[in-house]
Amino acid sequence: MYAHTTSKIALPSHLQPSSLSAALDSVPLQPVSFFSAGTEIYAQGEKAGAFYQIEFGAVRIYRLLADGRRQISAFHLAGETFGFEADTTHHFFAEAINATGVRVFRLTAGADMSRQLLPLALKGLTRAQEHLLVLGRQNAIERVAAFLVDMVERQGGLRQVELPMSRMDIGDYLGLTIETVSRVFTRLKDNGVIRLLNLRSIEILKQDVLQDMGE
Amino acid sequence: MYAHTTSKIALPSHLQPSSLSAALDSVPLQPVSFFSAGTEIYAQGEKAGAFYQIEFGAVRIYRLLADGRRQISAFHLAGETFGFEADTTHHFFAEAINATGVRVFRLTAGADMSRQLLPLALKGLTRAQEHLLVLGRQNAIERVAAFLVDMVERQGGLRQVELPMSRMDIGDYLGLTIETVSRVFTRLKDNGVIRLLNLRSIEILKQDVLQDMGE
DNA sequence: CGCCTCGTTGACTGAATTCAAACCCTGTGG
DNA sequence: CCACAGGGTTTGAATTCAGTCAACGAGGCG
Repeated sequence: MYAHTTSKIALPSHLQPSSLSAALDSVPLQPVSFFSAGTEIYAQGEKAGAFYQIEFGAVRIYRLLADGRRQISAFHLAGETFGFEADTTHHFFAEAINATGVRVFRLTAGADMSRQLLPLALKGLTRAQEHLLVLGRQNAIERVAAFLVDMVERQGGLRQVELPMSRMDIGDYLGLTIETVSRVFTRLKDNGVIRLLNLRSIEILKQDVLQDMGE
Repeated sequence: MYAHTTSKIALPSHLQPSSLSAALDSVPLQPVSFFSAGTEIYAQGEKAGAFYQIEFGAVRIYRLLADGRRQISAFHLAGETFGFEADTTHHFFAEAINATGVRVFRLTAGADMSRQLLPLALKGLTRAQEHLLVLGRQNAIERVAAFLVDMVERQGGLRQVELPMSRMDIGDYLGLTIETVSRVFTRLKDNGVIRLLNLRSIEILKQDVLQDMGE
């Protein structure tokens, strides 16, 4: 696994440490580890004991069934934090989607981080529960719309959105096949809701329509 | 809303405060509030600021879409804790499924409960993320099997399982219709995997088969 | 006893998957 | 500079699993 270390990097304004991450301001700054595209950050069953803040890049958190079916439970973008566990072992896999830099905060035996971690855990819990509604009760168009709206919001509400992940990743996040994801993108394009600039970046033409679709 | 107060009640052994709840041992014991079947404990949008431990009964946590579609994100049984929020407002609804007694722990401005709440939040996060796999990637039989296995485990691994909730609730938890839930129960019955003692209690005849189905 | 809700069963429909083929970026090497 | 891979993506046709609509059955409560 490719991973080495460097110093702090400047981030665009909307990627600056958020109110959530601000909770970690009191913690001594850690060096940055690099992960190239597709490399594992941790695996299910591995011993846990750290959490991770993304400096740049994107990460997918997922689980597998025995026959290879995969469910991505979350994407994490620059500025976000992930990796804390209820147990002493990881219950999920974490992989870099693209070249990614993460700050690793090791949990030392003595120090109590619960005050910093609780708001992050609660935010994650709310997000997961909201995603349950999407997977349990929304159809393909609504799922993709909800995903795009979420990506827009997390990238500062700009018209143009970068999708760091493949169609396969999007499908495995939304509980759909790549074909269905592709067909929905085409449908949104034909209806003038979005415009595909290239495979990984789209322009939102009708934000309101998208918003309504994703509820 | 029907809710009044009484003193502590004895619980069967497998419903005794678990290791999780044990974290609350240091907190002064609160009186018990009663909620009759179908009554609201809190609503989405309401001001949060407490958490709840179930003495007896069962609770559903859910969200609604504008057109009435409902997704139950979690069931909580006796001994379990719920209701903490990332925000100062509730993002979900909580309702008593049956006659239910809950101990309400109000979060006071000064006291810091993060040490007690973090493990509960992390456990909830793991459960929610595992449920995402069920909703995103498993078919109807697998979903019901996973649900039954979960209920068995939470009721101490006994052969006989009580289902405090209706088929509608199960459907809204598993992202299925009541008809599909009913058909799957019938299929499991016909295959000799379970036996329906009555509508709300089933006997597990082939635990291993069920386990494999739910992955 | 009879109502009324909840659950089951059946026939049909439809949205998403599966299987298969074509297309198109993006990087590589001639 | 252009041809050529090769992966990822799109499109099409056929299939299937769960949903919908509708009728029937069973259990619980007044």
